[in-house]
Amino acid sequence: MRYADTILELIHTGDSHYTAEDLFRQMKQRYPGVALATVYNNLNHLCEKGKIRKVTVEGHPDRYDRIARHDHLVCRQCGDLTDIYLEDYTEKLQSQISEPILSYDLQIRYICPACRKNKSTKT
Amino acid sequence: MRYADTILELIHTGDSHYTAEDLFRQMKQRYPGVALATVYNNLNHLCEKGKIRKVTVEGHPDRYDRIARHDHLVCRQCGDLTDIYLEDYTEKLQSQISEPILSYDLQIRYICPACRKNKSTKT
DNA sequence: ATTAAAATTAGATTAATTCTAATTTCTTAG
DNA sequence: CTAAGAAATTAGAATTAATCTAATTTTAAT
Repeated sequence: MRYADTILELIHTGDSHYTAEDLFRQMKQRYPGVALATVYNNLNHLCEKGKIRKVTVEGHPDRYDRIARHDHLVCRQCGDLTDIYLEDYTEKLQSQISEPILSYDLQIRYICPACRKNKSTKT
Repeated sequence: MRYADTILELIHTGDSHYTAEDLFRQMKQRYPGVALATVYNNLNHLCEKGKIRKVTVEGHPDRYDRIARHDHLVCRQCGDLTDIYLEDYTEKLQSQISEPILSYDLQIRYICPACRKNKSTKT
């Protein structure tokens, strides 16, 4: 996995929430020969190893995020993702659920400031 | 929207969480001429009107669900969805967020009983 | 230096969904 | 009732994201 570290670094240092395509574009600047499939391979690998996580939002390609616990504000208009740091509800949830919880994914829907201004629909 | 009511009914009376394909199959039994595109059209229409909601889980086709507030247990192995009725956190979340919240989507990852038994991966 | 294993590449393939254009059905005014 | 326009449906093409495949390259180990 020649590129895994660079990809990991991009996800951690960037303003995050990149798609595979985004990362591919960034990778090509440093490694012009790199293939999209390789980016996907590396991303899947990193996910499996628990080094990053995939964020799936309805109607949008998957984005990749650092693992540190946090939640997301998702714009209903444009799909934009913003990090939000809420308390960890794991315990509270676990106490209400008999099966053991692995983790949870909390997406809070809102209209982002940009879309609120535009009042039009970007995409 | 000749079929909207039937589709709505299927989503409400079934054991829920059907994909567009699932619903298409069910619809064809009653209306053999119906087209998949029509099912999608109706589903999108119903979503826009807020009569149903779409549930997106990583690596799986979208499923359609009734609107009544509830959360989901999602099996990490097989992607199976189970309803879970937790308290409504909207207020609690809103108090921590300056922007107005529209709604939220809480997916709790776990291993479903079936997968726990099998210890193998279905898909 | 040889071999095997792992990673990468390019391109084909798949799967889900949307789009398009033609057709059908529905609605309403006359 | 019937013509005209609007809305919904159909069939199939198109799109998009992601995976898969097979060949090639790189890496690591002996």
